[in-house]
Amino acid sequence: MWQSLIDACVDACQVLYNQEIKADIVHIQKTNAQFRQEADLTVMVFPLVKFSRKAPEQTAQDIGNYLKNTVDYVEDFTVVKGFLNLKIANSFWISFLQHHFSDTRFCIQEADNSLAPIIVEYSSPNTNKPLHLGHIRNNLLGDSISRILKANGKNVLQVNLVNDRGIHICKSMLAWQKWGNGETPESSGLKGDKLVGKYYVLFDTHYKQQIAELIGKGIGEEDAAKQAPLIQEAQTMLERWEAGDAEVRELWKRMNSWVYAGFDVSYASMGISFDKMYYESLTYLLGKDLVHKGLTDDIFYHNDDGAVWVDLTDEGLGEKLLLRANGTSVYMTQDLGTACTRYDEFHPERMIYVVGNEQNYHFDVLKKVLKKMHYAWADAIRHFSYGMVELPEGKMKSREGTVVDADDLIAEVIETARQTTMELGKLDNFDSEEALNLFRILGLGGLKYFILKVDPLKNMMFNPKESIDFTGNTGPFIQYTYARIQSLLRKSDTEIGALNVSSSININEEERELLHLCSDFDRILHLAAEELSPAHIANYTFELAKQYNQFYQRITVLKEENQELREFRLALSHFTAIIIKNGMSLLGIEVPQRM
RNA sequence: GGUCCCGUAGCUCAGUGGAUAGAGCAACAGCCUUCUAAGCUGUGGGCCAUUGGUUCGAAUCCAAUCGGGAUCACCA
Repeated sequence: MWQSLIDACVDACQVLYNQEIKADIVHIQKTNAQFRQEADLTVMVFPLVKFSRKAPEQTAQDIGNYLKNTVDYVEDFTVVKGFLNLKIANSFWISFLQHHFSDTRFCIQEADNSLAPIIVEYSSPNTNKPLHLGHIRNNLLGDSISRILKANGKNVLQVNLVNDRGIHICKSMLAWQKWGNGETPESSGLKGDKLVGKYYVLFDTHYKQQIAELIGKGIGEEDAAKQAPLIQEAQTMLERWEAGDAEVRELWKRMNSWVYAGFDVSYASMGISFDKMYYESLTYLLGKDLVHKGLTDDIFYHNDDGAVWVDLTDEGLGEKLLLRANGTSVYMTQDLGTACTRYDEFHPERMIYVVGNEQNYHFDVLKKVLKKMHYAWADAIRHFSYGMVELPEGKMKSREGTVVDADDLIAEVIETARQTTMELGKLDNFDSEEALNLFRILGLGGLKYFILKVDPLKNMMFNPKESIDFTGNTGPFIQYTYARIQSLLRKSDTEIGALNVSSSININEEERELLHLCSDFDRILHLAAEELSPAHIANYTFELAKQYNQFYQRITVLKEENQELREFRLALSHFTAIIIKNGMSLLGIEVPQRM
């Protein structure tokens, strides 16, 4: 509708003023609330004044008349200053509802898997500690943008690059060797990732003690950190790992397998999954050849000690190490390698990396280096840079125990959902399995919505108390609206397919507003994909639910005696429910039939 | 110090070139013998960090300043 109106305005300028104008100077927006009773859409005439060579009011009158006479769904118009307010005909809204109300996939496209894929990498956990709140934001964003892109017809490949090797992993391994007494998840009843995380913390505790002792002996802080026996042992262990030492590799495999079992549980509880897993232990050597090639092509250079560097001072990024003097890889080496490998394997349209904004510099460098190496596809790399999650007490620090554990948080929101539901006495006729499922749906819905409704780019404040609030702008509010509609439909005792939407209905303000919002879903879905922002979907879905509740509160559906009106309102309710369900699904949130 | 991001109601956040800047929470006042009150209605609450510029029009674009954060590792 918007596009055809824009075209009509372009035509109007041609016919009325004999002026050729570009479509993008025609600006149309939803009419402001204060004029809402008389209009639906507003055309901004200021940009057109220089073509009409008339006053804004006169221009608006001209174009208004033209639109009213030539566009069948423009019923009437009013002019307020330079704003041309258009009233959309009843028949348009009714026809819109007639065409779509039973379409359970309204605006949702099927993913076209013949297209070049969009690779979305997210999660990327370390295998030395459990997932925390920061990972939750990462996972939810990665999962949701994947869903949004698919709903826009894209072929999406969801991948996870697990950071399963390195000094941090050796720290847990070493601590377990020293103080673990053979403890296993089975023997201790601890979840695998929690068990390994415990030893990571234990390492750090002992390590700090050693540093303190060394400093007490008059050694400088920096030297103490390097000389502490524990860190040196860990370094040795890493070298043995890289050399393929059987004993170290065996321990590494064993402890990682515990972590993976733990992660599987966490991912499953969040409803997160991947099409393909990458492991750093298998990819960290990639990229060395690339660096050597860049060296022979004179794009990179050797330092005095033999390390390889790239000079990006022209790009304002300084100099960056690509390969250590001893020939081992650094983070950048590996990322160059995996990017290249992925490109060769999939020839993707885009490679999206869901990684926190603390790595902006890294990804700037990655792209610049690939460009320097003349890989045209460097532009296909998008760093989806999201903001940090902060707590009311300040930043999360794993070593200070101020992290919010992912499993604990999920358990907590589900428990809160249980308590709230019980207090409200909402569990009539629920069997225990159905009740547990409801608590899960509500708790997770609250958590996911709370995180996804915020613009990904921005840092967000995570207040545990607010995240489990179930009123207002929350997931459960939207879920409640859905359940309410389902209840209405159940009680109506009519088949959706049998509903007949009459063309002769006179729709009221609430219905018009609701239909207008429904028609906007298409635009929001495209916008969310373009900007990779689940927040647009979240905010839209909330608006829609809120509008439905107004409608519900003011207008009777089942008790409406006029059958045409009753069927119209049922169809509208059903249609709204479809969009709510699909919108929530794009956020990875389920909706309950009852609550 | 260089680079990048952010600054909107007491709090958490929308709005990114259009009309008198919105929502939720919190506070206060109403609405359930009536389709689910996890809801709805109303009241109060703002120098859109500051200053200048561009524009018919700026919270939105540009510049500077002030606050907050990130980053600038032979860590990943």
